[in-house]
Amino acid sequence: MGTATIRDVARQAKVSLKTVSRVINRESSVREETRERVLRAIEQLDYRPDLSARSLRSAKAYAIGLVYDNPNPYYIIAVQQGALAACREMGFGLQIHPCDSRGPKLAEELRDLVHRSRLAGLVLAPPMSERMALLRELAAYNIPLVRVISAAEDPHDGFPCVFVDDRDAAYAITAYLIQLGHLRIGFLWGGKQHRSSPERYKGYEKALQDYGVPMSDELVLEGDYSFDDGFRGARRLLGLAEPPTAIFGSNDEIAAGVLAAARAAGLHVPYDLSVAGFEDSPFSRHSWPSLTTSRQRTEQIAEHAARLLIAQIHGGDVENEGFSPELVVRGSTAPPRPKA
Amino acid sequence: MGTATIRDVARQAKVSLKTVSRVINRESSVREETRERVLRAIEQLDYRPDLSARSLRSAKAYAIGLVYDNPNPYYIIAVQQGALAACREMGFGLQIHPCDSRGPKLAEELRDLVHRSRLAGLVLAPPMSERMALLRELAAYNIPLVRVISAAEDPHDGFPCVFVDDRDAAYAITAYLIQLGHLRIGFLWGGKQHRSSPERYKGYEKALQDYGVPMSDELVLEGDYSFDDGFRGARRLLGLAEPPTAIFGSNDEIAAGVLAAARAAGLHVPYDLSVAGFEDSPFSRHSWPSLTTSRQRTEQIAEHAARLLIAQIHGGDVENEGFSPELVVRGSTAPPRPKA
DNA sequence: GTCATGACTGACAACGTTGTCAATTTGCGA
DNA sequence: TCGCAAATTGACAACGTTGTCAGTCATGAC
Repeated sequence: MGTATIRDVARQAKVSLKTVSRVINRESSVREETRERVLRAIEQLDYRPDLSARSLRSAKAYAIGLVYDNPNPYYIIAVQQGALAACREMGFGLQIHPCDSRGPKLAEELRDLVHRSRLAGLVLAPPMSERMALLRELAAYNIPLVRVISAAEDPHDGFPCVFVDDRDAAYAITAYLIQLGHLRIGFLWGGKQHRSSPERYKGYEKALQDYGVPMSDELVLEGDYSFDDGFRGARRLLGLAEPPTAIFGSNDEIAAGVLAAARAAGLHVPYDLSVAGFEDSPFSRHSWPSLTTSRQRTEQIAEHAARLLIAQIHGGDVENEGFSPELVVRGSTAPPRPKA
Repeated sequence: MGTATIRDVARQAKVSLKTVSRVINRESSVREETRERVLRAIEQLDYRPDLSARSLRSAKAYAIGLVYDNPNPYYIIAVQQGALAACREMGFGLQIHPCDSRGPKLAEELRDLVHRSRLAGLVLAPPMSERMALLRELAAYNIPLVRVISAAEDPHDGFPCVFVDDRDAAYAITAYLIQLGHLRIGFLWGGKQHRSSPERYKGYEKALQDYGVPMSDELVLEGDYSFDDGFRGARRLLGLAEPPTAIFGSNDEIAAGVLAAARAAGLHVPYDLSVAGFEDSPFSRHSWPSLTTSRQRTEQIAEHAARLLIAQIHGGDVENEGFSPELVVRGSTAPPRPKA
């Protein structure tokens, strides 16, 4: 039993190897009757083409790589699911490759990966997707790639991408807080090495300007997309002489840290303090109160990126595409308590 | 440029293809001097063996599959990281395969996966790892596998495994709650289709018996390892005429739901209600208060499973091995408030 | 009836590697 | 120095697939 090969199919269908190959690859110029006979034989023998042999022989490869360095499991799982969906549909395999974005020889590492595993190309998640030097090196190695990046618009920098308008989304969240009546809104930065981080800050800044809300340096703190940074940052903000009435964390984990700090300080969210996150991870639904946040559609974005990559490999014309996050209002935000 | 092949190396080192192959595969009987010459050539040309060609030619494969159906991102990411660590060390690739554990043709699906991608074997996470029918089918297909399962001891059922003593760990948590002074301890089940679930219940039950704490059916509710089940279950338990003073959720997500329900009911954790989880996911550290739980060492378990699988493929003798979780005490548990 | 045309099919080589087996070299005792 | 086993090396086929190119077969125009 074991595993039928194309040879067995050919024998069973009484045709040549090549004809079977043609049927499998949907090439034209196979008579309908022959095609059916071959398909029947494939069915009977439960034949599946061997991906190794296939990619060895044809220049083409039948798997792509997914490269990331991101400590957020919710984000990664969503990206994997999306990429896998696209791969399954197109008959591709997916090779995951978590890595260190600061590794000195990342380009070589990725080239070896592509070469050894015969990958057709790479999907790069942030922050790898934002390091131009890396992108140029990979391009020099002729490795097809598609990036997921944070940008308000198509960057037109020659590298295909799926871009997410973090700035606009952060603007929406900030504007929403302002409309609730908040005038002192704290902002906790995400990681410096992620482009999404300054983008989100810019959205925050612009909303304050547009609505004429005074900016204040003491309300803005750096961090690194982590729970602990959210906790520490919130503690500092809440210790100010004039503390904020709302805090906008650059992602849900930071916001979770803010929630914890607020509780530790005996504050009641949302009445004493409004908290907003960013990402719509399951965490934002499961925290108490649940988090007002920005829905990213990570899974669709990743699926689209993988699809784009495969299309590019097939030689199709590739159009960059943008996704707009969407404001999700939950229980962690409310109008500020009127001053006693 | 592109990619050097073994042929280029052979030419450069002035030896035959086969000799290069021998050096790469660390076979004996290559003269030291020759070996060095070949290694130098490999270095100069930056040669990497092509995994497709390699696994096509040799019966052996150079990648393993990781099969799971688990909605918990923290768990999955930890499993992936562990398996990847083992794979990288042994020069293997890792193919991830999320799937539907209730799919009717799972065995065929996995066989196709193994065949098409030329996998050397599979690591099965729960609940797939616990379905004997599936295991037997895969064995009939001659697919090497290693399971991660919940069991107090080596099951000796013929399938290699890494087993985790959930029962003992649940016993430890329950005993700890009893020692704090709790006499009415609620228990929220995990998913029926996971073996870990009854195991955890048995640990809970045994501790109550050993300490002579009366059992009460109304304190035990079914669920499915989800936040929502924790929330609903806790609401029901707290609505009892004589509510529990502590609730043990079968995993951290359930416990998070309990925390939310307690807060919604105006209860102060841990003083009005103690809550314990299971798993030590990052969530248990980030919730407020942080969760008393049981540390699973998921990453090491997965790494060990992958290592076991690779050893098995290499024909080594394989010993099943057990891991004992460890009690982690955090802020969500305290002695019950004395009755007024 | 012949011939050109186009649709369809098949023989064979090749992808980059390892297994088999035979050839060559080396080392060592006599 | 010779002979023989052991160590080392190489030639060649094979893994399962697809690309190239040549061959066969109907079809329709003359």
